[in-house]
Amino acid sequence: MHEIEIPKQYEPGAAQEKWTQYWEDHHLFQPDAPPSGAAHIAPKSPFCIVIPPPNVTGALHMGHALNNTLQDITIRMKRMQGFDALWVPGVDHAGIATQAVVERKLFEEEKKTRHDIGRDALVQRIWDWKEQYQTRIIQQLKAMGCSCDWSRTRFTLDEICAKAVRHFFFKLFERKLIYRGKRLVNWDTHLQTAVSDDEVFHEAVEGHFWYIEYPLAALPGNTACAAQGTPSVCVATTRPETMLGDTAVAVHPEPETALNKAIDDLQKRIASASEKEKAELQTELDAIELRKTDGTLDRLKTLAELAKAGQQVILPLLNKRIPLITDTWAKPEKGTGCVKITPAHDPNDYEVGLRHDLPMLNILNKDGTLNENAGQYAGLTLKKAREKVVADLETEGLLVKTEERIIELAHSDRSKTPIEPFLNDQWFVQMDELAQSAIDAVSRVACDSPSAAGNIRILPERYTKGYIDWLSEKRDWPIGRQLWWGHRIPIWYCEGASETELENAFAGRKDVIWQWSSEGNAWWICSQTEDLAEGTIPGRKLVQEEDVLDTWFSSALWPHSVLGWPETTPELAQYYPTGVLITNRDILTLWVARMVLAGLFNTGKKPFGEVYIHPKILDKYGEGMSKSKGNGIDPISVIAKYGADALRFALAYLTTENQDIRLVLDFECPYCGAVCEQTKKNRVLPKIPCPKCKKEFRTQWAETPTDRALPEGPMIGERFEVARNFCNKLWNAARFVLMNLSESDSSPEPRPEVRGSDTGSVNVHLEDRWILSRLATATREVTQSLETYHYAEAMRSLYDFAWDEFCSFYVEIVKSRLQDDSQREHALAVLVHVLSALIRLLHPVIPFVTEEIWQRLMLASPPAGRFAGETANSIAVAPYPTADESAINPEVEKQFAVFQELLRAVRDVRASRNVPPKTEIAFSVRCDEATAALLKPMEPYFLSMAKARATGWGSETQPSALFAVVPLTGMDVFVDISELIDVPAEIAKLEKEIARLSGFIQSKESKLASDFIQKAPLAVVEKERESLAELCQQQQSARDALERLKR
RNA sequence: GGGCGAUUAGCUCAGUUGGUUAGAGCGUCUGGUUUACACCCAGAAGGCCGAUGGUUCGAGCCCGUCAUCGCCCACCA
Repeated sequence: MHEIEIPKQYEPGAAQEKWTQYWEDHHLFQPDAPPSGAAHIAPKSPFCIVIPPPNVTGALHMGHALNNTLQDITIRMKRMQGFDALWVPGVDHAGIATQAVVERKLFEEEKKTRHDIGRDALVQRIWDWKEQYQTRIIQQLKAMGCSCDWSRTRFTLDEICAKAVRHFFFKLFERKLIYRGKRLVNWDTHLQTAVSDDEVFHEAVEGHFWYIEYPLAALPGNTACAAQGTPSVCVATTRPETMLGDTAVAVHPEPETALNKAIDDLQKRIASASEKEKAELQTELDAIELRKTDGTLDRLKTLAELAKAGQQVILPLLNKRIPLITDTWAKPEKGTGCVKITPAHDPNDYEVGLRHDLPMLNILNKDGTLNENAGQYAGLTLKKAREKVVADLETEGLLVKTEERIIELAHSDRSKTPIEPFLNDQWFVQMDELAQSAIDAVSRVACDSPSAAGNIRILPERYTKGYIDWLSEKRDWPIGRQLWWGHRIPIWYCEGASETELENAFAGRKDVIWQWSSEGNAWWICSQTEDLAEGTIPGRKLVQEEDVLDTWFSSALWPHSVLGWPETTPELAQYYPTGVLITNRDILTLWVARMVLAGLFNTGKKPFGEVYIHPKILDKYGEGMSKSKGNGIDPISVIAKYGADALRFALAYLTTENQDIRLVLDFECPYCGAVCEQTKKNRVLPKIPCPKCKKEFRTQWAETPTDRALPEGPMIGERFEVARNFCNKLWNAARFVLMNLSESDSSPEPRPEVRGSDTGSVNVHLEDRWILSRLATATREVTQSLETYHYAEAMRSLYDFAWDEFCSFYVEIVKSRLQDDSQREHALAVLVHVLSALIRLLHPVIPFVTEEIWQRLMLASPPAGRFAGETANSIAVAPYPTADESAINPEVEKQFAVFQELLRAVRDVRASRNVPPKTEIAFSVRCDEATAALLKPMEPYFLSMAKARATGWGSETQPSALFAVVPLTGMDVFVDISELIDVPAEIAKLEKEIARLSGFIQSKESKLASDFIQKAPLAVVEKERESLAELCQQQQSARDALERLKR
């Protein structure tokens, strides 16, 4: 027997490094490279996952850790189940986000803007950034144990993706689904680009509500109006500077009707509102009703008439005449009842402008200063212009009043600066048909009929509604971004050429198509693959569109582009459509919906069969993690402290169906080990002083060299600790088995094969059949849970089986058998069998520790690694266990439960009577003969597990007064504590027990005396009767014992 | 304004189609180095399942209302 060289504690660091390298060296995750000696494996069904490509803006955080853990669990399970499993990794160029990060850095460090260094230089810097973070991200994924095929790592801007983007664009253009037009866009004046609605967030800021008078213009032939008491129109606005772009003032055409309707609606709402809301609504209602009597309504009616008669108003400051119009957008119940119309700078006004054919007067330059249309205000920033406009209005006496007001102001998610609505040329994809195809491709919850069987399932199902609702709006997709980082739109403008010139220049080419622009001033030429040179058309100049495509345009193609589309690659044929997409909920529309429509459009097939939406990671305050809040956590710091397996297990364990994941994390002082609570204040700091030893340690935000030199305070969290402990528990169970194997004869004789259904052999004990039955049940549960993305349930099954059943019972029981030479080999065989299955079930979740155990197990017991004649040289490609249904035996489980109950009762007597741990006690059991026969063989286990010697079994068993009595289901336990008995204490215990039982008996008796027996199902009634009888029996036993003690 | 989710032990969370006396981990308390594991073992205490009304023989679970918290979407002159 040699020394045991297995450490008592699992050391994750070394194992992680070793097995990451091993897996890579053996190409285990590269499906087209046959694993050594596996060339003759039959063709397998494909199963592919494409990673939601993380943005190269920065390193991965806990949200990514969760996302990738779940993907890895699924793909590893599929691989072990014999699928041709492929997980494609990659990163996203994340257009605006990445450019914004790099531009911000450029400004912070060098005080330069992108215009200072130019397009090429900026793009180069972004590439450098991308290289740095892609490397970092891949490192992080590898550290987490992700089993991606790294040889296929894609980037949304690489050649393969670029080709797909060009083909997609070309195809859309060819079908006339792409157009360009002037649209009001969300303009980010800082980044100087349009951003989509989805890249905008609203934030409450303090602002003002200004009331401004617009004098009525004298109308030829109708000079009477001024005399009627309406010399001016008053409007209210939160953005007075936009008045410079006003091209009308509007009033409702039927002010009275509209006002009454508003009052009506409000009354209806009051009727159904809660008490608290009622008061507020009533105040609102009163204010509106007042308008009917205080002259407001009359004035609006007059103005409506004037508007219909062609009245004009004078736009103050610029002294321009603009029309007074009637439009239902002007609500009589709001503001002053009249509204200024600025079509080029307000989405609603834009609609009004279209309806009334108003001029769209743009007053803004792209950098957020005012242009020449703003007259004397040109060149000012919006902020300055606002101040001056307000001051000037005041001077002219046109500012009626000013109110304080909280305004929900739109901000750019990327630059965090306010958004300006801005009229700009924009490329769009027409969405109606595409959106409909993506709607039709999912199974609706309500009509999940067999006809929809081939459709995409979104899980949990409740997310389906959001997906469909969003698509149903069918809003056209603005795809142009005024950026330098991204796929450039493959359109070339050509002015002045005739169609014949184009036909000649591109004769015989199918990869170039053109349209006459909707603005009627140039040709739009779209090229599918080649960038067109300036002089392609003799005598004409081709100019490429400056804009790049929205990031989501390339991400939409991800599932088929990474597999080589538009080429018909073998990969595409084999792995597309992919199996499942695992992602988070905020990109269900932006990304998932677009992947579906793009996939259908390009390939005619849905990109994936299922979409699983996982929970969101929140911090201890229940807030989402984000870089700006500083509460994001680098998974590497958790891995360093607890190991990758612990990280993964903890996250999977928390992944329930409808609850977000709150991670409570704190710092650990690297000097004294004290817990330093993470607070909203200190979580953004580069270094923190320990509250106990006062020394400073660094955090993940440390940047300066001095801060970086400090030791890092790791993040600690209870959930990770629990998971780490679990890994260690598994490690030690394996250590126990391995130690016993090494002490054993290392004869090449294979151990007897273990079969759960094998009941004949004398070597097969109750506990063997029990653990095999439990293993089969656990296997079934885990597999089923994982296949339906119920990760937490799977983890619970695994945790409970491994700890409470395998370790606490089976391993403990088997210890005494291992000492008996006649039983040893068989017991070891069962141990190895169960351990092997257990680590294979766990491998998808905790790959490193299970591989470490696996490799050791193969050395100690080579047959353990052999399946159907094949040797699996890694657990990653060993077969995933299938439930041995024949082993599932409820009767055995019930019998074993009796043993457990009895053992627990004996242990309880020991603990509660303070029996010294080393003292052996005796006990006897009164039970029926069948139970006695069952339990008698287990006598040694009571001795080894509870230091209790059984002295008698059966119906004749009688206690003496010096015994502790515990009534159980169908039996009474008598524990001999004559040495230690405390009679009054025993009496008290028994009386308490009798009282407790009385309570139950009473409630059951009254239940059985009620309607219950007529209405409840017979089986339930019968069960209640039995249970009552049982309780009475137990109570009687307790009474008898009490009698004896009192005698 | 529309939608979604949550509320269960001191803390963090489970709880399958309604069916005995509601579970786990952490923390707390008691006792332990028993031939893997103190990152451990044995045991205990601890809950009016947010409030209220209903359906039912029976509700943590189903339905109505309310309260509190969180998230998403839309809108706000």
